[in-house]
Amino acid sequence: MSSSTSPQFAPENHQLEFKIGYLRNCDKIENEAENLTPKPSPAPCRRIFRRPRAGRACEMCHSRRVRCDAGSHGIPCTNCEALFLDCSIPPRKKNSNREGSSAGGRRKLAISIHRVRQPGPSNDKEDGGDIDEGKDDDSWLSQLFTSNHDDFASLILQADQHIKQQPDMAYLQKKSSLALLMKDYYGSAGAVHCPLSDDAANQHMATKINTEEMDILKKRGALQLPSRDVCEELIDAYFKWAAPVVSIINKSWFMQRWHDLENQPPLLLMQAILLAGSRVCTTSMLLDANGSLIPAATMFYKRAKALYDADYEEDRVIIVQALTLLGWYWEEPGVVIKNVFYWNGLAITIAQGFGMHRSPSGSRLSEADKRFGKGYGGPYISETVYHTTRCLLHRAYMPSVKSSSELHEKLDISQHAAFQSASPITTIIENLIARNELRYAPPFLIYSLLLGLIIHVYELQLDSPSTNTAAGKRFSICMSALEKLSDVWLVAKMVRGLFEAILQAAGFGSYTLDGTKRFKQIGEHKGEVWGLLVNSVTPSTTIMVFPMQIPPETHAKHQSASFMHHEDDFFLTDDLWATAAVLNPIPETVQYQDPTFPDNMNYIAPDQMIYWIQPGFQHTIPTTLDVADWFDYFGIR
DNA sequence: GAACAACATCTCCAATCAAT
DNA sequence: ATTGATTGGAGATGTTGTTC
Repeated sequence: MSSSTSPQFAPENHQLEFKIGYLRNCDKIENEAENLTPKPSPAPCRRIFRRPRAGRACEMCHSRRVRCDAGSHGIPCTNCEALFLDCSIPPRKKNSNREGSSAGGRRKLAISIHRVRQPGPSNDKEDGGDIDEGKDDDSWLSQLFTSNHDDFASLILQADQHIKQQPDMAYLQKKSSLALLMKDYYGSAGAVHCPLSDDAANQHMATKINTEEMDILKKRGALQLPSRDVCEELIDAYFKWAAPVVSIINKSWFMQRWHDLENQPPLLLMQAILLAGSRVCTTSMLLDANGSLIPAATMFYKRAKALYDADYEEDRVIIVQALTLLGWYWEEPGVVIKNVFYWNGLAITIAQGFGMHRSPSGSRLSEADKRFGKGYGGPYISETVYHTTRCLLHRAYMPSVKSSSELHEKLDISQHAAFQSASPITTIIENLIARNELRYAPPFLIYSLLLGLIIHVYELQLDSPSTNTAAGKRFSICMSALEKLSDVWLVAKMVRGLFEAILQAAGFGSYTLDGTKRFKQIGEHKGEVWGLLVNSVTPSTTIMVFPMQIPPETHAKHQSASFMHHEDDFFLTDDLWATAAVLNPIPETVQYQDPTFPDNMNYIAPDQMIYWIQPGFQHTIPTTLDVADWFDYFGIR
């Protein structure tokens, strides 16, 4: 209405609200007009259009006195969402003082706070009686501050005794008001975590597991474990190969529980460890008919996931540990979202919610939990992760391969940080191959390989034939690693297939995997690139890599590629790096879906999709491992 | 118990101020 | 001049006590 219609108001259906408000007010005016004689001066017109107010405003909107859409939009409201604020709706106060003046509660609150800040005799008219009358509103604040400090301290200390008896704790932000109070009365230690009362701890009935869910878990085999011999082998393999990379479980604690038959380790953690162990062990007991360990890993993954989904485990530390290990599964075709990044992200979120990312020095967590928190800070801190991250960050600012050679010379691409990091990644891979330890590497390594290969292809495209020998060698090493990993990780096989196709189409079709390089420069690429791909990449193969949207022109290219049976085939995901392989069982299928429920889903037709294009940022890494996108990315056309 | 009045509590409009 | 934050206060809504 006026220019002060502030951006803080943005409910999605405010126009509707506006109309309703307008109609309501019109009715009101009409009724008044019918019942009363016309008044010479109607109400100010601005009030006519006042919208109906929301049921409740959140704390922040209330304090800022701005419109809140928590009721229609949900928590967080639009304002809090925009400002990254904690959004919560305070409980409604009861009418406490019906004898008070019409000045209202706000005035009383001001008085109350004034008294808190300036204790002592007051000349206020409401002196005395008001404080006693205010039973549950502002007076609690006054009482809190005016009561005996020793009593309050003893309350806090009693709470602390409670902590030691039961493990339910809440994480407090270091600078939160409650943490400051805890600090004041307890000292420096203990300001980070505080206990939940029995009541609070027992109120999670919604997540309590019931017999029905237990039956489901039983049917899924989630409560079963292999023989102790097999378990022992997998546990040994886990602590030998996986634990050094993801040091999140105290081995002595775990082994003590493992040998204590009366008090076995938590089941969720057991299944997760068996999953991780099955990826890095070589036992013949879990091999399937084809000599693969993947089915066994799938079984442990599904069991652990079922336990997690059913809220079987209540200990958050155990949950975080198990979720981190669930990332050791990265296989199942069709499962696009729940990959290593999903599970690790979930674990990090829960860990942060519990304050594990903070210094544990001020915590009253047990020493073991503190150690865990400390360990969790650096599960993937290794050289590979550093270079992978560096590679990823700097690659985004590299010009397109198709850019002019002048631009490349000007920017001195060869000295680019992404190039400098791709080399060490490959060296690490080479060492792992030499030590025959590649198969024990975490799945993250596949992502490292992907990034390394991207840069190596870049090098091959840019460098002169004399210098691309080294790049070719590095490429061969990465491809060799992918080939070795293909036996363990299906996704490695998919990535390898993709880069083989890219290499062929780019004109670097002949190479060996022994690192001795025999690249044959075919020269300028000519002919139909797509034709090269028919035999090398399954047309119905798509692998998710990034959440970026596909520009329309890329999509158009999809449609022009006549051989592509899956020309409409693309996916969007909210996941950061969704990467699981998607194998379309039938080439004509529009999109992957569970064949058990073929008619269960409706997908938006590609031509109805809305694209969000970021101008000037056309050379983003492709969303999928779809060869067409990647050819475009590398400028192979 | 229903209807009503009184008033406590609340939302949020819009004027004002401060920063850019 | 524009934009965003702050805040006085109008008016809507909820709660409680009273009357019938």
